[in-house]
Parts: sequence; C-alpha cells; structure tokens
Amino acid sequence: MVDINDSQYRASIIERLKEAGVTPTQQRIDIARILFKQPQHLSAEDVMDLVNTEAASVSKATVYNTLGLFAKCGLVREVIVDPTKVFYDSNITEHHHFFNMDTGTLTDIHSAAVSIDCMPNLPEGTVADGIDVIIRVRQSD
Amino acid sequence: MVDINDSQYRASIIERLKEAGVTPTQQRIDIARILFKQPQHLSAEDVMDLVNTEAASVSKATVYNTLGLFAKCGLVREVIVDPTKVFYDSNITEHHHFFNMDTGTLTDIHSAAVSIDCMPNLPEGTVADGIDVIIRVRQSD
DNA sequence: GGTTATTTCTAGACTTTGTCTAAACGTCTG
DNA sequence: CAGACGTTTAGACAAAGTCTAGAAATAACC
Repeated sequence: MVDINDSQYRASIIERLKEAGVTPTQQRIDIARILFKQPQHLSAEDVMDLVNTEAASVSKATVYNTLGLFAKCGLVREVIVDPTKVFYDSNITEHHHFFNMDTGTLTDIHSAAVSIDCMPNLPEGTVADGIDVIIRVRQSD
Repeated sequence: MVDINDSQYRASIIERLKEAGVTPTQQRIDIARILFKQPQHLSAEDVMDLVNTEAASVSKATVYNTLGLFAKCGLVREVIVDPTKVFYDSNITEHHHFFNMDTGTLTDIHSAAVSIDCMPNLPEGTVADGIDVIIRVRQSD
C-alpha cells in the first residue's frame, strides 16, 4: 500500500502530471495522490470525500474541473455505466469492466479475456475514440 | 413508416404489452406507440415531447415509470453512454452501439460485426445480465 | 348495480450530480 | 512593483430523475 504522504510518491505524482502537460498545483496533487495510490474506480463524490478527509480541503468545482482535466489528458479514464454518476478509473491500461447493478461496483476484466475480432465500419465522417465493453451482472444469491 | 393512429397498429401494441405482462393502459399504449413505431434511440425527454405533441398528455412521472417498467420487462433496452441522460432503445435484438460524443447520437452496430470470443469468469456470486459494447467516436471534419 | 380493494396516474416538491459565474488568489515575467 | 494569466473558490444555478400524497381508473366481490 502506497503511503500518500511519502515524499517520493509525491515527487512521482508531480512528474506524472508534468508529463501529461498539467501544471502541478497543490489541489491537483492532492487529488492525484488519492487517484494514483492504486488502480481503482472512484466517483467525483468519492474523490471529494477522500481528499477532504485529510488536512487539505478542495472545493467541489475544483474536484470536477480536475477530474475532467485528468480525463482529457489521459491520466484517468471516465467509465459511464451508472446513470447517476461517472466513475473515474485510475487504471488507464486497456481493459474492460463488469458492473454489478445491485451493488454499483465495478470490477476489471483483463483485456485479453475479451477480443473484438473485427472493427465495424465507423459512421461517415467519424474517428474512433475508444471501445468500452461492459458486462452487467447481478447478485445470484 | 408506421401510422401511429392506425387501429391495427394499436391492437398489435396492446398485444405486445400483454405478452410482456404489462397491463395496457392508455398512457402505456401512447408511449409504446411512439417507441415501437421504428427502431430508435430516445431519451425520456424525447418521449415526453413526442407523446405530448399529439392530443394525449402524459405526465413526467408516468413517462419515467413507464420507461422503467418497459425496460424491466424487456420491451426496450436502456443504453447508458451519456452521463446526462439514459437512452431507450426500441430495438431489443442483440446489437451494439457507436456513440458520437460530438453530436450525442447513437448508431447501431450489427451484432455480427463484433464478437466476444471468450466469456471471462464472472465475479463470485453474480450472474450475467447483458453485454454492452460501445465504440465512442468523434467527428473527423 | 353498488361498494371495496388495487393499480395506475398526476402535479409538484424534492434530490442529486454536475455546471456556471464572478471574484479572489497565485505565480511568473518584465 | 505591476500587469497578465492561469487556478481556485463559494454559492447560485441547471437538468435528470425520484418521491409523495391524493385523484382517477380498473378490477373484484357481494
């Protein structure tokens, strides 16, 4: 388990933000430290709660702006499966998801476990941006 | 193009609702007539507008309740791709979707064009409910 | 037919996620 | 120091969808 307050971890976060072309401000570092601690799926509200549990306090607007910015820069991936909220996935390697509709939980599917064997023709005048495969599951017990 | 007011069409709608175990009330018929007119992707608001364009007037709560009921009974399929609203797809045959992020438009992908070659192991204590494949696209021009 | 019981529908209040705005704050540069 | 630019903030706002309590159908029973 990564220690969020470790200074080397902090330095690596700053480096990662810079590489993505994002100015590493205090608030962005606070948010990034929580997101990148481990591969996970967090809603904006989860991030708000986690970042404000510690000393730091980041406003709602900044949390939303930052998550949107991170998504745009490829630092996190937006996962849209729950009509009530967006999940931000800190694992940006190619993979897919199980979504448990009863618990609202996401679980990763290793990329190799699923393969799209032929790419369908895209609609006129469009380019592909990403492929999401979501397997919806329910509790059996 | 199906005429929504055709009495045979109306009778077939009622039959379809009954088969799905849904009591065919006036409001449900009004909504179903619009949905099943052709394979399409409509938001709850789209349905509200369309159903209230005609003579009939159906309340917001009923539109939401009815769409939820239809989805539960397998008469329509919920498509969750846009964080701001749910789409209801009147095509319930197996297929997938392109989602144009610039226009907010859904387009069908014929089922055969994509194949999931091996079903990954589901999480403990769950059963599969459905597989969604979404290819996100952007305008190239 | 008349009287209950049950389901469905409705208006409008409410909740929740997320956006917008305008001001304040920071940082960098000349 | 002063101005310019990017970032953060509180709080107002917007939009999708839910909830509630009563009205209106519908069905069930005598």
